[in-house]
Amino acid sequence: MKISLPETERNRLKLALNSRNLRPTRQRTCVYGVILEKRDHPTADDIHLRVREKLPSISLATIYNCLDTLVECELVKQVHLDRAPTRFCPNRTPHAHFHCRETGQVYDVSLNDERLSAIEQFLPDGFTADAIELSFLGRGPETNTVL
Amino acid sequence: MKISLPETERNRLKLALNSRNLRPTRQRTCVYGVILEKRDHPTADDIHLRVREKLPSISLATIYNCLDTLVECELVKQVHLDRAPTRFCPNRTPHAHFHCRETGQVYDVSLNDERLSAIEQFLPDGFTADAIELSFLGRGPETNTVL
DNA sequence: GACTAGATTAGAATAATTCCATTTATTTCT
DNA sequence: AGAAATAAATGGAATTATTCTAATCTAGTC
Repeated sequence: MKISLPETERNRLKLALNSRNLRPTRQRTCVYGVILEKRDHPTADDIHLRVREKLPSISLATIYNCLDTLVECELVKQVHLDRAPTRFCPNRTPHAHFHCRETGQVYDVSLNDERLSAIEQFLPDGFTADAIELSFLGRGPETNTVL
Repeated sequence: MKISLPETERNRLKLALNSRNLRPTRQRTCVYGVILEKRDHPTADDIHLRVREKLPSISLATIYNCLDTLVECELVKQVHLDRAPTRFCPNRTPHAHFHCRETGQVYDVSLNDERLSAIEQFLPDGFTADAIELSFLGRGPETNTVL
């Protein structure tokens, strides 16, 4: 069975896992592949459906396990919006999320170093952050209809 | 039965509700009071427990209803951290949240206008945000033990 | 090729949130 | 004030997300 995952990505995965003494199993590889394929913000359930086309017997518990591993390896990010199921995102570069009220679409908003360090400076002395989650709720460009 | 809620706050609630044609019911008042009393970041369940001391028969569904109303009225904010139950926060001033990995504590990080508009400028043209959620994950000042 | 720690599995369990049909409370109208 | 109309609360069931568990499997090692 083919689990399409380009060499570069496969290597990135392998390295990240190895450095943590974790194994590049079929399931992990496949979950990672599926997330990279379609660059949206799927839920664990969405991912389960997609992965099952390739590994029909994979369980949702494994999807959660794999995702947790990928998050630990910093290959995937979690996105928490509203009271909705967690979404996952393969964009490893620092970025924020924009959630459109109208369409439900989630967009990435890129954050360069300058922006990141600006945000970090909001923290009072004594606090050190190793993760920043920034999200916007509003209306995206698609909703700008002429009134 | 006494539902302690200072005049100012009671008025704020009344005004906010009236302007939306909603009613200041006992339940809404009490939920709001309880959230203001202890300025932490309780879950719906926490709030349910606290409110029940005053209105013993109130149901969790009503707690959710009241909270949704308060959020709509912008008297309360929702906080979404990890894959954890939504927390609610009575701090109406713009602020971010810091979540300590060690203690689980949630701290408010204040955001003045300058900071807010700096963040808003991250958005590309065509996007307009009416809500911003920013949260940090890391270690708070309490965890700075001598090594 | 056997060993061993680490992963996966299915399904059950738990927990958060929503839904629904009924009852209760509040406002409005007379 | 009382009746009708509307809004909100209620309890419990339903749904959904996530975690747990115990048994089975597998990758990497010797």
